[in-house]
Parts: sequence; C-alpha cells; structure tokens
Amino acid sequence: MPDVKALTIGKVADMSGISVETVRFYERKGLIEEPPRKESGYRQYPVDTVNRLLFIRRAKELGFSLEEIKDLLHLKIDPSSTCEQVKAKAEEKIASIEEKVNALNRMKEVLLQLTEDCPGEVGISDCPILYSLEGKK
Amino acid sequence: MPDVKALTIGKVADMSGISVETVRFYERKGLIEEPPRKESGYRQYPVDTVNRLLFIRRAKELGFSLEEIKDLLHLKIDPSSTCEQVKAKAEEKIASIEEKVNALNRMKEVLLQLTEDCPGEVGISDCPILYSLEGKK
DNA sequence: CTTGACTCTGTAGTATACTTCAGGGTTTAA
DNA sequence: TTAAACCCTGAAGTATACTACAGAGTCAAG
Repeated sequence: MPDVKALTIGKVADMSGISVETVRFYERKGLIEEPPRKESGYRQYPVDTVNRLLFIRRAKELGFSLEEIKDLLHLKIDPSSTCEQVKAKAEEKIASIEEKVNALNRMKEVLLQLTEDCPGEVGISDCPILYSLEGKK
Repeated sequence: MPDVKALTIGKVADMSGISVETVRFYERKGLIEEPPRKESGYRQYPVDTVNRLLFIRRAKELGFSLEEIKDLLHLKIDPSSTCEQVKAKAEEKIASIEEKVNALNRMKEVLLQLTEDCPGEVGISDCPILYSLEGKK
C-alpha cells in the first residue's frame, strides 16, 4: 500500500504556490532534498515539503537570495546552530537593505533636482537634464 | 594625413573610465554608433564619443538601465523631441525608485520586528525568526 | 626592425532565478 | 480501455550587464 501522505510534485506545487518547474529547480539547487521515488520515477514528497517551500517563498519576499535561504535552511536543520546566528543573518539583511535604500534615495534626490530645474517646454538642445547627464555642471 | 582628433578604443575607454570590452559591448547594444575604421579595421572615435560614454555612466549611476539609456540617447539626438519627454522619463524613474524603496522598507520592517522578538540565546528550534518564516503566526 | 602594447572578431562564460521544450512514460477518471 | 492530465530528464532559452578568452593582425617607440 502506498504512503497516503505522499504528495506528487504537482500537489506540493499547488499547495505552496510555486510552479512544478521551480520545485525541481530548487531541488537541483539544493534548497529542498531529493524525495524518494515510486518505481515509475515519480517524486513522492512528504507533506512537510510544502512548509519548506512556503518558508522559501516568505524568505524570498523578505529579500533573501536563494543562496541566503539555503544558509538559513541549513541553520534551521542543524541542531547545533543558534537563534543568534539566524538573528545575525537577519541583521545583515537589514543592513544591506538600508544600503540599497540609501543608494536609491541618493539617485532620487539627483533626479528630483534635475526635474525641478526643467522648465518642460524647452527644446531638446537646452534640456537641463540631458545637459547634466553630459557632465556639464 | 590621419585625423588628429580620432581616438582609439583604448583612449576613449581610459578617458571615460569604461573598459574596452564594455565599449565594444555598448556598440553591439546600439548605445554608441559604429565609428569609422582605419584600413586595419581599428575603430576611430570622434572625441565626442567620450562625452557619450560619460553620459551613459552617469545615467547608469542614476539607476537607468541600458535600454532606458538608449531611449534617452535617442531623445537626445532627435531634434523633434522635447525636454518634456526627457522629464517624463526622469519622473517615471523617480516613481519606480520610490516603489523599490517602499518595498525594501516593508521588508526591513518585518525583519526588524523579527529580530526584536528574538531573544538571541534560544536554541534553534525555538527561534522566532524561523518560526515566522515557517508561516506560523 | 623588433618587440611589447594594442586592436580585431567571434564565441563563451558569469551571476541570478527561473521558464520552456522535446520526446518520452504514467496515472486516473469516465 | 482510452484519453486527458500528469510526470520524467536533460538541455536550452530568457533577461541584465558585462567579462574573458583564443588566435590573429597592427602600431609605435627605441
């Protein structure tokens, strides 16, 4: 008798909101374990795989890369790792988000200044935005 | 007699701070025109190419993609385009930067909340960050 | 005239995160 | 039983922005 709890790849994909192709891709990348197979070769997932996929989704939404998520998952699985280590990863991520935000805000400031200087109805040859991009201050 | 003003690719690369390979790459991408060649096949750039490359660099620093920069350059060259059109591109860019900043700030808020909830010295199985990533609220 | 620095083309590799496809075999519901 | 729906592998394609060759020719200084 087959394991009633085993799910096909299509099922875990639906349940997690991740496509079948992407689930296989995550397996290749080592984000999820290779599941047992039926004689036919079909993957048979334990239900818990859905949680793992949801974990990956949420972490992605928080801006973690697949590599970082892999680290997080390894910490999660390794009983000798500590909450402190996870917290450190989160704090690193916060710092890198802050850096990105600062860089974007600097860009925005420059662009805002340029658009403010732009009267709008001027011919292209006098456009202050292009003028500035040309490096003429 | 050769054009005294013609520059080799190495010269424009040095003067603009962009690598030789990248200059050729920009040519393939249509960001700079194909320059005339010597009989040997060597590219001969007019000095103005340096300004164009600097323009590209600056626009990149402001977060424009190569495609967007190409648009900007076409506007710049086309005498029928207006300053208004350039301004519109800049404003689009500002809006997209704001969106990114907002998304990043939302991520940061969630991460901050998670790290605040984390006592630090707890075993991995009780880590509130991982707990939350698992989707258990 | 030689030699080292420079240039040429075309192709392939890098990183991230997938998606698509060909050409099969398997399951399941009617 | 049969046809739709699903699954398999392995390779290639997508987008962005380059970088790195290989193998050959060219240029400029001493």
